[in-house]
Amino acid sequence: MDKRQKILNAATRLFVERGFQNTSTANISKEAGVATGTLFIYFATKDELINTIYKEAKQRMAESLKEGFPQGAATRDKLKHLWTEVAAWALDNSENFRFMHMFSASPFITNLTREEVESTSSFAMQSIKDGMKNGEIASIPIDLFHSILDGFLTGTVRYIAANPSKRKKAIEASFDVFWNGIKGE
Amino acid sequence: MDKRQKILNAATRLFVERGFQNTSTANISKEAGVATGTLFIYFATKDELINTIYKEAKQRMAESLKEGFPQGAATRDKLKHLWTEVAAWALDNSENFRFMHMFSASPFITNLTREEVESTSSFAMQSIKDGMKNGEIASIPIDLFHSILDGFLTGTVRYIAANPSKRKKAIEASFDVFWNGIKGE
Amino acid sequence: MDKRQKILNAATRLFVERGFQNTSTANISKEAGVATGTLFIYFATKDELINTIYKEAKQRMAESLKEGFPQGAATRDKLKHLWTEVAAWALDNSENFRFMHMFSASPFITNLTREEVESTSSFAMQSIKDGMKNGEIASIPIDLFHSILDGFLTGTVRYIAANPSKRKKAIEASFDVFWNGIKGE
Amino acid sequence: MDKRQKILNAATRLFVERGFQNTSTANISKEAGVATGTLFIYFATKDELINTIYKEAKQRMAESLKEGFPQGAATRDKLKHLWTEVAAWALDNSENFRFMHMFSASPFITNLTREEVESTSSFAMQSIKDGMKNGEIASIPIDLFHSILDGFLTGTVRYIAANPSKRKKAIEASFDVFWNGIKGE
DNA sequence: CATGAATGAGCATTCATTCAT
DNA sequence: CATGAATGAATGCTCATTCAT
Repeated sequence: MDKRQKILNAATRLFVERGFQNTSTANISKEAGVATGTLFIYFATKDELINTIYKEAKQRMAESLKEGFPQGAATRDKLKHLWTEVAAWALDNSENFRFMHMFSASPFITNLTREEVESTSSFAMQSIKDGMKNGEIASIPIDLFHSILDGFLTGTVRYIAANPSKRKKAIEASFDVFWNGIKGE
Repeated sequence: MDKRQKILNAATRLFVERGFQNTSTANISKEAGVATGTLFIYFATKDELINTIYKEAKQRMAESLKEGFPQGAATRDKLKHLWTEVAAWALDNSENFRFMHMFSASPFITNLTREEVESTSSFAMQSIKDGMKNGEIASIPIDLFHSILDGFLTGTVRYIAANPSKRKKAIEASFDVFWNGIKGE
Repeated sequence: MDKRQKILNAATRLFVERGFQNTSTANISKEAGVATGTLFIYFATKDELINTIYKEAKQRMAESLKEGFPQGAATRDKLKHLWTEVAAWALDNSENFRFMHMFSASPFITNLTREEVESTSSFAMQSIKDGMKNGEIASIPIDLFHSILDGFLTGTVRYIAANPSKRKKAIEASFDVFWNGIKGE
Repeated sequence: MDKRQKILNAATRLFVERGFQNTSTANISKEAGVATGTLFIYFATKDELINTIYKEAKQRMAESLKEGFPQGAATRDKLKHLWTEVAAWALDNSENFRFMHMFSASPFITNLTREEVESTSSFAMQSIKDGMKNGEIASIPIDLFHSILDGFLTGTVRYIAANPSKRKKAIEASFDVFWNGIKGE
């Protein structure tokens, strides 16, 4: 693996384990097996490193959502697909997911990052808008919908992380709650 | 106001504004209008200060939830009460609420804190268990319920914070989604 | 006991146990059972406290040497008396003795202190000078004699502190070595 | 000269001049002409720095004692050699010697240090034991002997430091006192 | 005299970042 | 590109000392 990737991986691991402030760039370099100076060849600052991890994780997640997305299907099926995929991705990439959570709550997130990222999930948002238009789901402000969805998924994944054996059931159960709430009359 | 409280307020303000790591104890003391050493009379370490802010905020919120809680009412009304109160509290104490969010996602939270805090919302959890028993709401693992509720509320409040004018509407709308999802057959 | 004395005692105990730099005035006040400010009523600064402990200890030691000093006796008997008394005092006041040792090696000792103290043991020095004059002991520079004596006693006491059961024997043995070395032809 | 050595030298100088507690690591770095952080590359803590100075000084002294040590000679000659060498070393390295004195009386000395160091002077101790066995010197507890010797030398060196012009004479005089005391019947 | 909360200069140590090799 | 010794500003925390009560 190239050094850039080694640094990214080591940094993610350590940030999640010890938090941003308790992980020094020296820690990361050591964990990655490179010299302290090398980190700064690939990332101008520690902040840039952190933002990069976030952006790339979000991107990889978005890509995995797109795969097999049932474009023509009913809104319920589309949402179910997204639901399942997000949960799967979060559980299979728990370090990355936890990192994203930490990051969202931190003041690191720059406006630039926010914008770059939001576009990646636009295709999902489009499905929702379509569903609202044709009455398949209830009409509520799209931003509120987004926030609720985000909170919902985070809650579900956090639950599964603590109770891994109930993965399948929990995904179904929470989707049902979600769908019952969201669906049109 | 006493110095302890001044420090607590200044710290909350700065942490929310700049994050934990970008707020030095010297910054806090200055903002609070006390000497650098004074902070350490009331809080042994920076960590203890952070944990204290969290505990006290959570406590105040729990207290405001209890006021006017409709003990004998239907589960829906109880939940509606909680929903409205949490949202109100979060919006009227947005700094505290944002702090709690930051804190939950950080590695600062110690086990002690976690335990001390969890007991404060037990009365709400009891209502939910009761509702499940008598069929008013669907039966899903209580922990999952908790996680979903948490995510839901966070999402709602975050939305309202960004769109203050839609406060009333958003609270109603998100509760409807929640209730439709959660209610028994 | 009055507060001044309580502070002096507590300070001696803590200094010996933890060193000067690891003993704060707050530690001392607490150990003495007085308020932090009280210490500064009796001693203007920490340094003054330290110097006072030294002076008073040295004085008490000198007084105990004077008691029963055989003024008219042969130099050997005078020295033996001093020898025995110093050892006894050091062992019965080991905290004070250890303090004096620490103090001598530190940069705390001010010229003032040094002078005030040196006069206290002048009567012993006089005996030695007399002994040299009349040939009872060998003629070597008085300051060198003083230094040797000091080192000698310190060594003896340190040995006895580590081997308390051999107290009597050690005092005899070391005096013999000393006297054999020192005596005139 | 390498930076480690520069730091060691500067620290020794300042510690002797101003004491441990009145010498900050910043003082040392400045005196050594390096950045404040550099000190901590070579020494993890201030304590470690202090212990290192002691160990290395003691080692260098032991080495200089070994040079030209008259293995086969009479005990008196061996002791005279040690005596002369210690005095010479102490006077030529007065800063180091004074440091060792300060250090011995401080609570800095860790057990580790003590052990590591004691082995360095074992060859001298062996000579003494041998001398006692064959009656060349009086039979007294070896530890007491050690303590006396230590105190004796310290006293002598301190005297010479204060009276440099009398160096030769003082060494002879104090050794005579010592030898007359110590020698067998 | 006695108290102890408050002060703020000072300290040991850390760490993001640089740069000569 | 890669290294890692070196940098020095910044930080959390301590503590001798003061002073209003």
